[in-house]
Amino acid sequence: MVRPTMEDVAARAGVSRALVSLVMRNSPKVSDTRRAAVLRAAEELGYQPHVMARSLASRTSTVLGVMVNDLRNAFFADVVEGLDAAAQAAGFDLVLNTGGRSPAREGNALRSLLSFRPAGVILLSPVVPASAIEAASRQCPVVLVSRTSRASGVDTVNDDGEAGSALAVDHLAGLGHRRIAHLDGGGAAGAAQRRRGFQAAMRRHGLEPIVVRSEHTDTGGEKAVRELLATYSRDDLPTGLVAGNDFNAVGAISALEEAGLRVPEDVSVVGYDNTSLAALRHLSLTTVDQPRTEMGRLAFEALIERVRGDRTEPVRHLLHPSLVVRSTTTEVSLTGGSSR
Amino acid sequence: MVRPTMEDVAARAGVSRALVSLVMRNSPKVSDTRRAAVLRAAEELGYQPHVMARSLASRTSTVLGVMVNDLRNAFFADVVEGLDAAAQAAGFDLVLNTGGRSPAREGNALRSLLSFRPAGVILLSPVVPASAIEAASRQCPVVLVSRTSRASGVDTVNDDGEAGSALAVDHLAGLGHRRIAHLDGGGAAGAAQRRRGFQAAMRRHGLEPIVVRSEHTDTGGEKAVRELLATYSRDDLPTGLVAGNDFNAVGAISALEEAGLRVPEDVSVVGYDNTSLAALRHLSLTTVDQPRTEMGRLAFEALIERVRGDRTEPVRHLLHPSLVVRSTTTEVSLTGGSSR
DNA sequence: TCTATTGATTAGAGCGCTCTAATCTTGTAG
DNA sequence: CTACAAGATTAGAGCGCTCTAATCAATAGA
Repeated sequence: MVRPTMEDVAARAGVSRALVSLVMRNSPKVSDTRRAAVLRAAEELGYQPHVMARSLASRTSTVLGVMVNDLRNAFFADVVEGLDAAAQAAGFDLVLNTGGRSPAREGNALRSLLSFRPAGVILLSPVVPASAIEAASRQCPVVLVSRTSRASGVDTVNDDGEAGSALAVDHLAGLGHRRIAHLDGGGAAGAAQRRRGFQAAMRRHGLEPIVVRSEHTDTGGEKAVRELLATYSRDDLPTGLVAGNDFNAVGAISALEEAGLRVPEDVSVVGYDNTSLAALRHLSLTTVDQPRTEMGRLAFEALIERVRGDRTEPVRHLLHPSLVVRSTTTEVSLTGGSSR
Repeated sequence: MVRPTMEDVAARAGVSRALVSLVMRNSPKVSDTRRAAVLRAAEELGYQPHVMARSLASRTSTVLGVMVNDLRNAFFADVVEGLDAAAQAAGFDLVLNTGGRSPAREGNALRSLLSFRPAGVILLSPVVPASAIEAASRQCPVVLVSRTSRASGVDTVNDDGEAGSALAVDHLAGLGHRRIAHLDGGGAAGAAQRRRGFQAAMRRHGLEPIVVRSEHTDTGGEKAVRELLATYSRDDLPTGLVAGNDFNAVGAISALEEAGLRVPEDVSVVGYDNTSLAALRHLSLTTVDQPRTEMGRLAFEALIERVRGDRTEPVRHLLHPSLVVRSTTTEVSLTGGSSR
């Protein structure tokens, strides 16, 4: 378990430790002969530079701290994948943490990341107070994903939830729907934006926005639809539904079918997030897709720009979602009492 | 961005660096007066020990290298969550990597992890050659999740895929099913075990195992069912299906319903993995659940035992799955031509 | 009063590397 | 043949910490 050091390589190659160091950082100012000798010695010993020692000596870090709100959430997993790909390509390593969705635990997790003296820190939808984020940004560049900030040392990468809802509304309105309801995600991350986007888009189309309070779960979707069914007569029932997310949409569809309504013939449903669920042929859910991997990449790039000192102004990425049209939306039917 | 060092704290508290070091590691041999003074100084300066410097000086590491085959896979995300929880509780940090499902990239990722001189390395379903794993195990303890190994320096944590399939078969057989088919996952990780377990369990029940080649996707499930429908007459059609995984099961259900068969009245279907999909009320899929978070915890424990030197013998954890009975399985119907 | 003894504190070397400045080689021009 | 640049190599300090061994202070025992 004891690994060779630079000194060992130097001895075996018959050169100084400093020369080995130069070779390892592939400096151009090393003769080909020596370089080959050092490389051979390193190979034979199975030598690999010690990242931590290197980091300490050079006063630079190749570590990026990443705190994830919840890895189980496919959204974050995708962002981390994007992050990882970009980081690996640039020679950075990720130290990853979970905050357990509690501010206290996130505080510990963040502290833990900072104790690595990372080149920067990326927080995915953190729930820690803004003050903690600002404090962190005084130690190293910070990038927030799925959370906003006004701090000048903090960059942000968000998906445009308002635009996403608008996309859904535009799609349904374009199909002739006039009565469209939104199943609101309540306090879930991003839900407020989606609601605002829905309302604005509806007004833009000259339509009255209907908002039903729900949550980002399938049972929430069921309940919300039952509420709609109880509130509206069959003829007045919304013909289009913009769900808070895909799970919510699935629940809504269940409740609709249970009530004898067909999707999309009677009611069109749009989800949000484009999870693996939505792609299932069984469901084939029309949904809003955010460029998740891209968000990870952008978060990395923003960080690197700060690390390299290329930029000191904060950057606020707002990524445009796109609509994935599948089989749960269709033109409003004339028999369904659409235009009255 | 320049952070205080131990020296700064020592100066401010009017003590030596060594004393600060003792306080930071909360050694008992420090007087209460000094301890308080040091702690106050540290607090005021916002001092936090530098993990890398500490690691270098103490010749110990609190870093665990984790290589994930694919974070998008909820299975691995869950394992990592379990790992993270255990690691955080014990004061370890995770350096996380993705291998991109390619041996070459995994090799790089692994090398990258090892360059941290981690306390140990945990590989989730790696595809690198066994030789690479053994080489790694010569540098630090290695734990494999969802992959086996014969190397003595390597511990493994696996779910018992054979037992899982057996659970599904037992369940269906107990409900009176005699004709049961397995939709095989082909070359997917763990698929071979699930198939073997299915076959063995069927024979144990005195039943003839039917295996249809498929894959772990919903379209795969659809195709497999269509194949079954083409092969068997309505009366001879299997009444029970053990799918390769949940996605596969969903596809199978789609195809069955498309063919006018009801689930579970005409055909019972069991999934595998207990993904969020299966829990959806809309689907309510009976499925096999592995203790994923637990697997992460066990992987951590195995590693720590080696790190502490408590154990040198390899350990092979084989975790027992459990069956989650929901609504896609029921007693075989008499009208369906079950017993002829 | 002097010496153990115990507990608290500190000096200083060293972890494995990088980096600056100094030194050693060449090759070339005068 | 000397001088000097330019390139190649190395010595040595230092990154922020830990750890051993030494020092210091205070108390107790003789």
